[in-house]
Amino acid sequence: MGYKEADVALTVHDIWKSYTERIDTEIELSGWVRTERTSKDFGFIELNDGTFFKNIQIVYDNTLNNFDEITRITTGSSLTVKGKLISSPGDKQPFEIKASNIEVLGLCDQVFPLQKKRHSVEYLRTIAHLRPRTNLFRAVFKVRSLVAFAIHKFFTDRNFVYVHTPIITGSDCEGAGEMFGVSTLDMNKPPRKEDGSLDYSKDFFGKQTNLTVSGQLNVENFCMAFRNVYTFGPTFRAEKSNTQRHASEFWMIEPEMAFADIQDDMDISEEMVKYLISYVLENAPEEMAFFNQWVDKGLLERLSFVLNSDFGRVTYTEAMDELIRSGKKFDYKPEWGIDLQTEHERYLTEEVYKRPVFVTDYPKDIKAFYMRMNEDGKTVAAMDLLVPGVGEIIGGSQREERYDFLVKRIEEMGLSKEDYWWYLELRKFGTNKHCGFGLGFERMVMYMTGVENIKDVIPFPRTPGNCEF
RNA sequence: GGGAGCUUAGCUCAGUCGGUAGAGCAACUGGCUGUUAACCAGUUUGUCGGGGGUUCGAGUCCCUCAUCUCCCGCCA
Repeated sequence: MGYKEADVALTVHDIWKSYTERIDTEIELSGWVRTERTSKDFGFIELNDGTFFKNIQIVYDNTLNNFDEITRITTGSSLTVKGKLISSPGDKQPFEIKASNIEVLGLCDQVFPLQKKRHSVEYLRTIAHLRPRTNLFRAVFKVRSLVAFAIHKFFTDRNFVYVHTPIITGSDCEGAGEMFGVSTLDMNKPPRKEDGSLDYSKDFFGKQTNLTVSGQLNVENFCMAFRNVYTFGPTFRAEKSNTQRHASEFWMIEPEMAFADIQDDMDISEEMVKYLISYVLENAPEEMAFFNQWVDKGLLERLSFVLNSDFGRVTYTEAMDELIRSGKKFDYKPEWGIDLQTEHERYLTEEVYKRPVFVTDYPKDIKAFYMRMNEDGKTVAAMDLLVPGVGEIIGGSQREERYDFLVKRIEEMGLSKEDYWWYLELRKFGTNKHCGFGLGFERMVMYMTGVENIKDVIPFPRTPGNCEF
């Protein structure tokens, strides 16, 4: 290496990974007190520095010159410990540190809201600045980080190019939902046109702009240059959705592949989901064991079943037949032409297939304009991936690559083809069959951790009426 | 946007028929020579979400507002 490696201090992670070689050696360690237990002449502290899921037990006794101070240490305080790493007589840990010196760096105030007991996730949301210090949230956000890395690794290993599509968009009609406006106009006295409407020509970009709801239209342009591409970034939806699986700001992965059809789209989706699961199982076994014990007892069994089975694949028409045949009472009566309701999706993925299932070839009227018209003229080459517990985790399609068909769909849906001039040009300059999908990043993290509310897999969640922190 | 439910100590909750509030944990004090959400004893802690009403009397019944949670719609 042509550069000097940074000289960093020993961490809890280092020690857990190499304690067998460090037995009876002197070490120094800094971290936060997770819990402590004291007796008259000795005590125990469980210390964690955030680098590993497990704690390290510190044993101390009244030979410390500041013994009285240490017995009064509170959960959450920060310390530097010097001492010898020894094998532990206790059952719960293979080793511990016999402290020769403990320095209190920052005492934790008595009103510290995190106690050594279970808190409700609802309460922890009100202290989002402190909740990453809990076992649950440390596990969640470690897994979130690993999934993000695994996504990049999956696509990079397959020679996909990562494209940063814009966050601010000038098209106000992407069709994927309500958008957040981006403006520097003075909201108290905005410029108006003669008819009284807002004059966006005076705004920062000289036109109305919004936060993106999808990078797809942009990334398709790069797809025509690099063949296989993907975006991975924040996405914004201004819908007042009030559910456990919607957020106003979330992250989305949108791959796009040229010279590929909807079957290829499903194949790569399935491969990716399985890759992400296996990557996390391999790289965060402590965290996954924690989820399996405290969050969802069936998690590990379910995930390993998913790894070893093929996802279901069914057309919308077949799925409707299945729902009608079931004779089950639904609030929304299944009928060809209506969109699949949540209760229908749950029935299919949780009761019929009991595993992830692709539903394909939806009626054209309930899907976006850019999806490819099938030969029947009634359905489009769309695919949704439904998973038990979370619902729709992926939505994708083969794109309409035929210029005339695309223009016709834009007009049928009452959109303006002038707004899509650059998107339409792709169909003139070397068009080809291509496809892609959007993976809800948080929904993937929910599926892999068993955590049921999207607010608990986002560091500082933004939802209607809530932008605290 | 539609619907349901919740709100009592720092946290998790109980509170019967309407009679002025309780437990566990935390914190604090003391005890304890190997703990594992340590244990034992003691002490402290309340605008019962806000406002209004019924009543001799409201945590409890009614109205209203707010927060949060869940379900549906929108979607990822």
